[in-house]
Amino acid sequence: MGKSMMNHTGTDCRRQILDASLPLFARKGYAATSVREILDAAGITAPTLYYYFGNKEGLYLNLMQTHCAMIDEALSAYTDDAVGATQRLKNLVDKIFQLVIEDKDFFRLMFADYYGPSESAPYCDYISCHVKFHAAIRKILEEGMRSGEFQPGNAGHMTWMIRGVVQLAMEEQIKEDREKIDRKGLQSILDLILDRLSRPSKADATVHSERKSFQGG
Amino acid sequence: MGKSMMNHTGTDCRRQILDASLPLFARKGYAATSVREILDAAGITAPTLYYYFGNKEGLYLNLMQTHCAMIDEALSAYTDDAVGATQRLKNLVDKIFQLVIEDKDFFRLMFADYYGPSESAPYCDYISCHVKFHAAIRKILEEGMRSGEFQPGNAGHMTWMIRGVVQLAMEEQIKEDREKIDRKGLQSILDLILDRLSRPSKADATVHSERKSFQGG
DNA sequence: GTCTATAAACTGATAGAC
DNA sequence: GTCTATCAGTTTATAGAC
Repeated sequence: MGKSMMNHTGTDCRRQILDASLPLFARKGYAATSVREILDAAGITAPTLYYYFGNKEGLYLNLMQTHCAMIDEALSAYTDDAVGATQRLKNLVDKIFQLVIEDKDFFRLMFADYYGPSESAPYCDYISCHVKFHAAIRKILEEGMRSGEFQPGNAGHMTWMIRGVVQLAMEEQIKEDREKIDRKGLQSILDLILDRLSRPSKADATVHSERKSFQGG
Repeated sequence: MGKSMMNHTGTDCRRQILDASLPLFARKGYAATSVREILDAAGITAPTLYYYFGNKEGLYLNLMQTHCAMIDEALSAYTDDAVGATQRLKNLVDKIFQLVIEDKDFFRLMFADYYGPSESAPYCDYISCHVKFHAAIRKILEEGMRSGEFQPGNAGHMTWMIRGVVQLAMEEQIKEDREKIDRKGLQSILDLILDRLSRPSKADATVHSERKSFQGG
């Protein structure tokens, strides 16, 4: 009694498990999410899960690696033929920010795994994701310097600066409750940075208009 | 047999529990750290822990709130009579960065609680910490603009920019393995930002020297 | 205050039928 | 492939002696 319907679709139990487990993991974390909760949410029984994934750890790794590969691929496939480095950088940041919004649960878990207690979840390698993003930013910055669009300077440090504000925006976006920085907010902040990074003479076509002409102190 | 010595000091079992639990929580997270592990590490038995803290959640909250109050107080007590806004901002960031280094375990847990899965650990309110830091940065930026040391602009956005890079530096510092941004690195990046934020004529006394005189494109 | 001993519930996981 | 039934180990927590 109680359990009235069991799963007999026969085709995509696997998907159901993956789809049901992600939001649970994202809300309670790996350790606090029990196998039974996943089973109930997916509407299947234990042996099915163990048949497909071996154990809880296997499920988690499979889940995270799949999403990680998706992001990885989206970033690799991303090309942009915008004219200026400024615009290309803005487009890239917007792209990754949208990926985050579309896959919040995964990114919350990824950041938790990456920056949180190391032994709270099975080890999963997210380095390729991070490196790809970091390198893409840096590449555009260097191109912009070479072309004279940006002031020359330490591209490595500038990359960390950009990544810092983007990371903070992503983390604030990922939180359930209030959202402190939305897409528009990040764009504004990025405009501010790029405005200060650009050579005055090449003030780009966008409308940020806040730059005051330099006047002696 | 096996357990040869039990605790009979009679005075500071409480401290032992707190001191033993923090690194465990920081390494394995709240959910994956069992009460028994804490007991073994502290060299005491279960009833002692429950006597002082009621339950596991009570221990965690007590631990985190104590450290949170420490940071809170350190930030409130912090004053700086440096002359320029640039220097005051650098000092403030350096101060908080040192607090992080000195209490890595707490900050790793705080960030995990704040940005990670919401139900993976008992709820603890860290907002005062965040707000204090955010407001302190903003205050200095506004003072710098008023005095003409910084270019005028959106102080709110600039605050997020600064906080972004500082947050990223803290998170990278907190990770166990490789450290990507150390104290010197953060200082360099901050110099870069402040250099671009300052009015050209007031180029400050530090040695960053990377600014090129503005030349037409 | 701190211990010994133990309980009740839950955990991840498996054997074996169909 | 998916189920029923069940296990052995671990978990948080407490009763009661000293």
